[in-house]
Amino acid sequence: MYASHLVLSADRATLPPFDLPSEAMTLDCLFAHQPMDKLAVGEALFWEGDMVSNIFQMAEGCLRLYRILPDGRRAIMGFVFAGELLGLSCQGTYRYTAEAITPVRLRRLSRARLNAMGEGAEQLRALLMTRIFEEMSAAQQHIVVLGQLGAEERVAHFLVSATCRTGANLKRPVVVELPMTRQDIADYLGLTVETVCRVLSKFKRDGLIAPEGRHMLVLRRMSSLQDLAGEVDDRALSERPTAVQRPAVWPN
Amino acid sequence: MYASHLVLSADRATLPPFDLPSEAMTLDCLFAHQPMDKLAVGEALFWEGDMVSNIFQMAEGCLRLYRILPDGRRAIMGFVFAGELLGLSCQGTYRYTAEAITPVRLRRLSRARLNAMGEGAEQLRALLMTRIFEEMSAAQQHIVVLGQLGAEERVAHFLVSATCRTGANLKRPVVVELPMTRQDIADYLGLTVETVCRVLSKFKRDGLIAPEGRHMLVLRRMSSLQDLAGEVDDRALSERPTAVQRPAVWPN
DNA sequence: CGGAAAATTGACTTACATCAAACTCAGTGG
DNA sequence: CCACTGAGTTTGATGTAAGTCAATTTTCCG
Repeated sequence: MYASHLVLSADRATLPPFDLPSEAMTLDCLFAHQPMDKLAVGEALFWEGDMVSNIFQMAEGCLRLYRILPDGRRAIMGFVFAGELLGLSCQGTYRYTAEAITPVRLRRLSRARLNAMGEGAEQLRALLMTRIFEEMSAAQQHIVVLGQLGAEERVAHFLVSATCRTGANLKRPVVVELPMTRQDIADYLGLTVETVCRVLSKFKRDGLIAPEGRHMLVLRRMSSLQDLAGEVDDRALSERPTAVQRPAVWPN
Repeated sequence: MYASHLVLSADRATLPPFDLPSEAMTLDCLFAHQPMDKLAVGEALFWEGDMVSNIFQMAEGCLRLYRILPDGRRAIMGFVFAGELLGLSCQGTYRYTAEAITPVRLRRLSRARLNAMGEGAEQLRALLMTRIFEEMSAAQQHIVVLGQLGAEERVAHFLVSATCRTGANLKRPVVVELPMTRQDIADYLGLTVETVCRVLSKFKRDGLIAPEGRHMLVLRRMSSLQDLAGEVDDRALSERPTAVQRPAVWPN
């Protein structure tokens, strides 16, 4: 069960050899005995304005995080994939609604409980802080994408970063699953559906990607996409080695 | 010296009566005996990629935080004004360069020292976490602004939020100081200088603002600007009550 | 005062949005 | 099994907000 884990740890020569295993254990143990909740497609985990009282670990599925503006526009602030945490970097009330894109299974841990555990556990605290800083870093990256990049660059960036996060990036050819709709992608990238489609069509014509049904596509020329995207936050590549976490979450 | 402090504390009936005074003390005491550094205009406090080893409290002046993209575009991720903290939500290396827009005076506290102090001090820790969550919240707000708002809405949002942060918002008419250049504003809002100028000119024509030299302007119709801006994050209005902090930082 | 950087304004271009019309496809029910 | 349905997607024609290029004007500062 931990074979791939050990192999990966050995690969990552840059990390202190003892940290990764113990930290991964810590975080998983935290959630291991928590109740497993399920969400149907379209169901909300919480709404913008709800009091923050839990943090969540996604076991399976995909969530969208969004805010509706007074005039009805929808801003998607992010997506949450299997293996990731949610609700860490909020205090008071949630600043977005979290809604299931696919059927979701996740574990819930009350903040009160987390704080109680954190009191003495410096190591756990450090681990959670790291996650918070990663979220911050991702938000800042998103700011650069929205503020500075053109439509093609944005879509390319989205594809590359989604690929990295879902951890399917070791296979050739690289396949990425995009459970969200084109509208979701558009609202995430500050574009319209039509523009997202046109860009994807162009990428297809240019041989950068090959669609495999609506929600799956093959990245034929990852490097070209990366060039377009500009430097995807390197942290995204090193963070959350899913091969380490996933087996612990789904030991099936 | 603490007269305004006490008055304001009494005003804020929503907060637990004992927290604010003691927390304000805590944060100020933290920096009170730290060395005071100075930066000349254009001088960098740190560069993107530098190791994170300090956090800073701005005593006076204004910083811009930016990243340069491979092709030379500059993305300004934010500004730091007097009374605010910097470097809290980073780990490892800074993800942006911090550069003085005006002459700056600030206090520096090493992370090592901070961590040492934080070990037992739950209250201090909570205070810092709140600042981190506020930064996160501001980043998310910025994401919405860049992804969803048009040029006029962006500029309006910028003016309102700058006004709230610099705390000049109690006076009528409302005066706001904008020490940064138009180019800075443009790079922050994902627009061009020309567009920023045009929007400001339009606001002037429409009587929403009245320029008072390059770096100062009067907001004649705050409410119209707020309508344009959409809901400015309410947190921004309640955060960092400068009247509370400033007297402690500059007791002159 | 003189010179340079910043700001403003105008003319023109363009990337993306909007509007509109097919097309695809997963689900449903006969 | 297949036709029907409706949401999601794709493509095309056209509009427009913002970018680009270029020429002044203003402001700052030695």
